[in-house]
Amino acid sequence: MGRTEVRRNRTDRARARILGAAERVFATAGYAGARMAEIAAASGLPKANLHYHFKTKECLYRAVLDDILGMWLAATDQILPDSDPSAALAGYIRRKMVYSRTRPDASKVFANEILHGAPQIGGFLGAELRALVAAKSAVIEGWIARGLMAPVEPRHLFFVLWAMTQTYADFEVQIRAVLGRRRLGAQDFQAGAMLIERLVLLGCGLSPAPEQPPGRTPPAAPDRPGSTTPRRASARSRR
Amino acid sequence: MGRTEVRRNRTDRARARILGAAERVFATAGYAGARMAEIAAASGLPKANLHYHFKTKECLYRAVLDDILGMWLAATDQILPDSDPSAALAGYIRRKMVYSRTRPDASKVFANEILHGAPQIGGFLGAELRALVAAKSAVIEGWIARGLMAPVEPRHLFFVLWAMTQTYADFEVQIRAVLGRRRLGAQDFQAGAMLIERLVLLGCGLSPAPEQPPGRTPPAAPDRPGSTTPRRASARSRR
DNA sequence: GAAGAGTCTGACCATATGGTCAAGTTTTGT
DNA sequence: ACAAAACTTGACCATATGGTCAGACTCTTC
Repeated sequence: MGRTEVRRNRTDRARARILGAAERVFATAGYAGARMAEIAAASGLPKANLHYHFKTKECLYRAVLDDILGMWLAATDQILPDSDPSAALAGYIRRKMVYSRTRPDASKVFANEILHGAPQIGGFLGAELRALVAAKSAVIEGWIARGLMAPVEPRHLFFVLWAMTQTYADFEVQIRAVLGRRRLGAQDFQAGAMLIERLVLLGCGLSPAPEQPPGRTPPAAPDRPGSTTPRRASARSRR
Repeated sequence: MGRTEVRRNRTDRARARILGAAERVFATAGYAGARMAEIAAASGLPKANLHYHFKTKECLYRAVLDDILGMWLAATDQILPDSDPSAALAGYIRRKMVYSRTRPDASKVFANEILHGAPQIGGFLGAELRALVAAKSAVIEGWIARGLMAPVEPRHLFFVLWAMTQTYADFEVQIRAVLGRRRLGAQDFQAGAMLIERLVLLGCGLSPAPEQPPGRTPPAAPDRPGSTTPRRASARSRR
């Protein structure tokens, strides 16, 4: 081991620290709104240090994005020709919901990037993502051809799946406001996931999903409306 | 007529020009990324003029947002206790899709605002929107109680409806990239709308939608573009 | 233990950007 | 017709922000 190992660890630790802070700041402020000074503060390092590890703000931003894209692609793993459509789709939905719950900042950074025309990852969208969707769409068309599910346009199915699951991360503030929650809880994601599963499976002519991890949740108990404190709702302005 | 009329027209024309340009710029750059100089250029007016009509960048931004919120609220008009659930939901979806196609910039500005924590319209979300959703949710719960549709959590139904329809405006770049289109066409929105209708109606235990305007269109081609002019909701702010 | 590469940091710039202002031009009121 | 109000505009600031740099500190190697 020795030198390289240790040195890489030191550098890597710093870089990870920075990337984490950057993801948080980019998520809440967007690329243009994020300040290097704020990222520096959030990571507990002096600003000049950021510029040592990442030449420019744009480089740092790209690094954050690259960290995110992998997960994006991985989520479709279970969509394979021999999978059971019902289980595969339900699994995909659950995975996406877990992702929205555990990595909301990543989702937001991604959303922000696309919302503003994907200036950085336009290439990724047109190449890797497009290819992935083409492949997975072929799988779904195979299922349809074999009569395993109703005919739906697979690509649009992905669009609305992404939209529904990611909205729980990206538009979290709106959902919180409407539900009157201080924070979204497991129950909220649970309720969302159940509805999405229902819409997708029934919409695809499938039966309501074979529970795959040994029966964890009772099929009822969505969530009670405005049970929690009536939220104060004045517009804070900051910007 | 005379004085007031003419004066208001001059000012209003300038303000409308500015608001239009601002919506475009805010949509593609976000609040922080938008430059007053760019908005000025896009509206064909000198920068100082913007500051005459809207004191600050934030005021201008709020004015753009206010212009948008009205439409948001109006879209649920047809969801009434005595409506046919199937027609009402299908109509809502179509209206939202038309909105995504005809006013994508408005949708993007709204999305951006929420994505970044709704610093300006947090109040709107917690008050007007929350109340509206509560009311419309009650309507849906009424339908459910009367056995007109399957039991689904109405609030989450709205969340995913918004997500699915607005994704065609907000994430347009991604959809274009995956579909390999230079621009999204009527066909694409058509395909999306059909899928969303299918998922929602079947998911709610409803039959695939009674066409509502008297047999105007063969079962394909439901959408008509800007049916009524999307009215400018007033509420100019200046401050 | 000294050389040297790698890592860290405070102090310092250049510039871009939101905002101002005073002097013009048009429109309105009488 | 003429003054006052409403509107327009080029030139001008103050400041915030991304980025730089020279020197300090730390670790590895011989």
